[in-house]
Amino acid sequence: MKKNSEPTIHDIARELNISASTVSRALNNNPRISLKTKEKIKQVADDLGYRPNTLASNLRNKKSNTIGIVVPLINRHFFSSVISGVEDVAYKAGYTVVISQSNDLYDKEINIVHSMFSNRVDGLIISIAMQTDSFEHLKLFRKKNIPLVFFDRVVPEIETDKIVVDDFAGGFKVTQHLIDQGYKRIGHLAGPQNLMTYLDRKKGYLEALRKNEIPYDDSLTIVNTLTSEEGVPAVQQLLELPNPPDAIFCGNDATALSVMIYLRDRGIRIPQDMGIVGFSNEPYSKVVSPSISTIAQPGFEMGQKAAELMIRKIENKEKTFQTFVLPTELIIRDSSNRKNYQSQ
Amino acid sequence: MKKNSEPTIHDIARELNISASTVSRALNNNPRISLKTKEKIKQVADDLGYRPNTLASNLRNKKSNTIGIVVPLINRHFFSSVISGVEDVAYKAGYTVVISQSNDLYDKEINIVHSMFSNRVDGLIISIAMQTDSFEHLKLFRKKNIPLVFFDRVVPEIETDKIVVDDFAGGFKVTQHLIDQGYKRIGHLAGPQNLMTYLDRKKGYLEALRKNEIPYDDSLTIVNTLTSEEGVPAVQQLLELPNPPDAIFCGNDATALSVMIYLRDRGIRIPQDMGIVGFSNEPYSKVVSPSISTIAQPGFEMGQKAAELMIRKIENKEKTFQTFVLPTELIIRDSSNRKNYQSQ
DNA sequence: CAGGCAAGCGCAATCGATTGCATCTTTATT
DNA sequence: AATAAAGATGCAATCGATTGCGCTTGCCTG
Repeated sequence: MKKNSEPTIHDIARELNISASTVSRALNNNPRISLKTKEKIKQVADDLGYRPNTLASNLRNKKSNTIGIVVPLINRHFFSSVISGVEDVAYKAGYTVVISQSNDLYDKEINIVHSMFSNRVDGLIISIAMQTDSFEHLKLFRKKNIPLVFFDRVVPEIETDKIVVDDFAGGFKVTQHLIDQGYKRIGHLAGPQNLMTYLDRKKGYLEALRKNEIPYDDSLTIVNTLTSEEGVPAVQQLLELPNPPDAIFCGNDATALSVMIYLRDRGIRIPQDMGIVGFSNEPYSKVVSPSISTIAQPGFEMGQKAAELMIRKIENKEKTFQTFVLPTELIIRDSSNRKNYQSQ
Repeated sequence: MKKNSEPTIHDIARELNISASTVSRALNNNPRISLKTKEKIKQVADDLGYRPNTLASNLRNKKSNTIGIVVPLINRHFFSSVISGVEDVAYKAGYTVVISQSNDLYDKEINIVHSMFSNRVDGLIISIAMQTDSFEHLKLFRKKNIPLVFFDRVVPEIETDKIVVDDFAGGFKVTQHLIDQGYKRIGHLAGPQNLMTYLDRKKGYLEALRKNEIPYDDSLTIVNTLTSEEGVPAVQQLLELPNPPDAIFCGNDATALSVMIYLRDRGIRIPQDMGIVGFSNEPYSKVVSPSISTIAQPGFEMGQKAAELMIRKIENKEKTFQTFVLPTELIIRDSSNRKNYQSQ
């Protein structure tokens, strides 16, 4: 046996004076090989500490048994939950998951996607970067007919499987809730409007206003990238308005939190003076004080669903494209619960 | 050209009436090929939409350019931060990261590790499962001389690279802090003692007691797996003691939080009646109220460091094994800040 | 006892990229 | 002009597993 080299089926074959084909078949439980031979082969394989070389097998089979997943940032609760869900399902089905983060950068996303292609992933699950506004790198997958599943941040113009939450309904519910609580002037900190998620949240917000016959005031909507840092100048801008809002629908929980902290420091009481709602139900939103009303997005389940869809596509059990809209849940907590507060 | 099949170097070669070797060399910028030919080849490669098949290349080169990472649970801030750090460094160095979660299960960990081996990862970065108490599957990597880096939850008996935080110092600092705050009877909710991290935290706790000449009372230490669910019965048990503690060093923030919530519901004031400290500096620990005093663990940096070490090993720039002990930082917040509270 | 047939297994090509060695062109040198 | 010395490219084996096709062997049947 060669030094420093893993045993292969040929080593096993040599040991038993049989052919590598037979070894391969035996290890794959092919019925053409007799039970007796199979047992001998498996014995020798064990003795040698043989482990199949997946690379070789993948090359020959033109299948990598690998699913790629690209998220803006791994280290974000929602995304890591999705990844966890994908991994959960993929693992059970015998797939390996390779991950990458785009850091919300368009160029990095392109590199990653190409690299995933070169690695011949069997399919790609992706939530696009904030920056991304051109989609040739993704159309590549469609052209080559490699399964592509979008989640959360999807691309409308590409026809493929999609898993989203009902952002429109979420935006609507959360706004309606503020209205029900008696807030009159509701501001909105929105995310980049090239992303459907943020666009739909805003649409839901607008629809709720319309339905309640509240005129829309454009100065009450501020668009930024919804980082904690950007929350402060945004809320400052709102407070400086001649007619400032008495409630703010924040596009995500990070912004909601930074806004809350700023308001608290300014002596503005929440929810009495100002109602705040977030979006995404980050773990901390439940435990900060006041706790943040928000919209729950089932990340883990989205991941599971995405992986299930993906695997059905890879294994050719499903041809048509589907869009799953997972329901959102309004979670009413203290930051917007003015009525409850007043009655206590 | 065959249908439904990716272009290969052979397709490019045929197009130009040259050999595949030349194409391969040209695309790898081998100086043996003339500039003129290289340009023609790159042109055709572009035209055909050629993307190298990494699988084939990896097989031939016996190198997968892939780093495996195994964590107990992806969906946990500390671990996802580490992954993010690993990905960050790995990506820049041209490596792909494949991830898996053990769910803290021994059997799943074994499967994953074997599967990573079969996938011929160039190296494995792992934080072992809570359940894991036998290490043959990991020794396999050492035997085959495949770089192995432990982080956080390491295995002392395996000689390899390790990245840990100074859990002992962390446990010490946090306990000393409680003592400085005037707490007299300090309890400890400890994690599984087969894991060095939790063992060291407890050792630090013991050392702080000893140094301050506080006798150790074994009934004040409870060992469990530190989930939020287990926090409640544990603290109940402590409260039922004839001489209950006036402060609790919780082995992680999740337990600290659930303990705090339970105490609050029981009308026990924090930090006046009971001091609480956690461990890990989960994002929420800063924003809950009272905010939780804790020990910061630099997850992202650990991931970066682990990946750097790993890549140096893979690329053979480093032979000796190193253990990096990253410093921990005591973050004093409200949950234990009795003095500050009293003076206000 | 020849022909048929199934069971059990091996040959050799294949997947796509890489590389040591060989071969063929130029170009330079004396 | 002859020949050495670069310079440019090709041949064929290799990485390890898989698989279509074909070859043996043994047993059964008429």
